[in-house]
Amino acid sequence: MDLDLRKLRYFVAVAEHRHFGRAAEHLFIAQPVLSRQIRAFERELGCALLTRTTRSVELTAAGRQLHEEARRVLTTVDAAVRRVHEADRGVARLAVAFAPGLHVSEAVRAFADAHPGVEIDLIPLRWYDQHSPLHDGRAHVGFLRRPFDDTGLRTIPVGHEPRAAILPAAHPLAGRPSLLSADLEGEKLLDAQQRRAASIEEKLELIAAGYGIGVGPLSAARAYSRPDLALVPVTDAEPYETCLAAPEDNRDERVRDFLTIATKVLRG
Amino acid sequence: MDLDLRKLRYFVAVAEHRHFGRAAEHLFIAQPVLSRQIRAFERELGCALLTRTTRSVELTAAGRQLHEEARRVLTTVDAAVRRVHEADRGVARLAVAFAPGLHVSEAVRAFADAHPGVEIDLIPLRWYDQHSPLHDGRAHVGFLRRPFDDTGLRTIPVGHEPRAAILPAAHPLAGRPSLLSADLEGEKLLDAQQRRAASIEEKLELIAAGYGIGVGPLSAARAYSRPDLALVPVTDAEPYETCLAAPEDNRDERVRDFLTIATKVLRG
DNA sequence: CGCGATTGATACCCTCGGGGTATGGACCTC
DNA sequence: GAGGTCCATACCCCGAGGGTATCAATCGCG
Repeated sequence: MDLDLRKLRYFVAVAEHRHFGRAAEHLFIAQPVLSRQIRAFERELGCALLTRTTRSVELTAAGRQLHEEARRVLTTVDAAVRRVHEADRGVARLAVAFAPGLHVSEAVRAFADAHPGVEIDLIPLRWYDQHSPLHDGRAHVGFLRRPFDDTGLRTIPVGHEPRAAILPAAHPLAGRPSLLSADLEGEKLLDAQQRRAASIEEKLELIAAGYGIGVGPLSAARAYSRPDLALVPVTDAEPYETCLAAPEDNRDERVRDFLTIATKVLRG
Repeated sequence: MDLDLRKLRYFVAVAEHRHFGRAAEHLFIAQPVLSRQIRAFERELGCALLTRTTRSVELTAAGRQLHEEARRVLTTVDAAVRRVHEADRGVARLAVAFAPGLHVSEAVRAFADAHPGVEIDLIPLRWYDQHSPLHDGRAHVGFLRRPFDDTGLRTIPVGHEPRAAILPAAHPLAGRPSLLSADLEGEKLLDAQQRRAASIEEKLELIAAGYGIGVGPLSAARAYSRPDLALVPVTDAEPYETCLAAPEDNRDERVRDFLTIATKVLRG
């Protein structure tokens, strides 16, 4: 059931040489061993990867896919090992996630100045996936916009952001500098939460095509803006609250320091 | 040298149970085997992962890092295997990369309508990393903005995009609806290519802080826009050329069809 | 303080899988 | 059809992974 990385490297060699003999030579093993390992690999995966004749070796569809995946897998693994060694040598690391449209660079820079030894990973979040990277450990700390699932998270509110209507450029209200909620009465609102599978791009397409209008945080909407859409702030709508978040059981010094520094920077 | 995924899963079990006996039970192996495997793993990696006493098991810094990396590695591997199986069952896949600010959703939707069985992966590109995903196979096709390294790529020009000056909001030219190159005489230009390591966010910080101005494609600059920056089109500057690109040796039907459909959509 | 319980480490054995060499069998070239 | 090329098969060996039995260290408790 477990993918074997050695066999994966073997497969990559064969896929790239399209020749068992030369691939084996390149891997410093004997050719029959390679043949056997590749067969075993195909058996483990449950599908054929290569079509072999005595005169040629070609990739099947699954083989081509695996060849592409291999690159991703092997670079991921190598990066993982490298980061573990760094951690062992004392290099600290902090993964900061941020929602689209929110800017963390100033806070990150302030933190980096105070902690020159800490490597920062910036993780841009998607519209509908604000909480999972914090919950599953991909990020140590996040800069998010409510609402999101904050169970198990410690959150620190740092600001507010106005709502904006997202309209087709040809919409009668598109030219207005600002709107009131009442102006949007009777408009068809495409609910952001309606279909989580749908991408934000798709929703914007629908708006541009005239199927309805959207409402969202101004900065985030601007990050995805396009010439055929207009953004108009809705002045009397409840603003979005932005906040810093981290797992609440986290007593990591880096995280604590980042939260205090970022809170100062983002509120100031 | 090769990370062993079996040992990695073993390690994850111990890291999460903080207990060899229960972890072993959970893995359906005997406890002494687990102890030995973890020791071997530490020896292979060349660093300690756990601090054990007879009464407790704790993670070292390297161990905590590996625990985080493990999630990434294992999900990457599982996704890879799943996609290979899909490919084997005949599910085709097309990875479409696009530069920041360029919109592919319309073309992707047109292609998806014509090829309902093809799964589309959208790969957003970074400012300074436009070519590598096409060259290393992470993407089958790309929607890019010149200049980029097109060696080995077949490219199809599909449009042009005006240059825009990126100015601090307080800059005297910030209020103008458009500019001529001559207006920017004497301004300090922060060259986009100067430091590839520097993130675009950092460059925008520098501009906002008044260290100089930038010039970039209008749509891309807008995608990163912020309240303290102004974007003003430079009307007489050479526009950026946008084009579709794919490895030139690629005779894949999906890629060919995507290129023809996308060319039609993007030019129309 | 001494005894049992708990828990990770060690010792020792067995099996299986990855590595090797020798060789077969298919297919192309001439 | 003879020879060369190339992948597959047959067979052997050794080391790594798995198991059981047991030790050693620590904690709890009377």
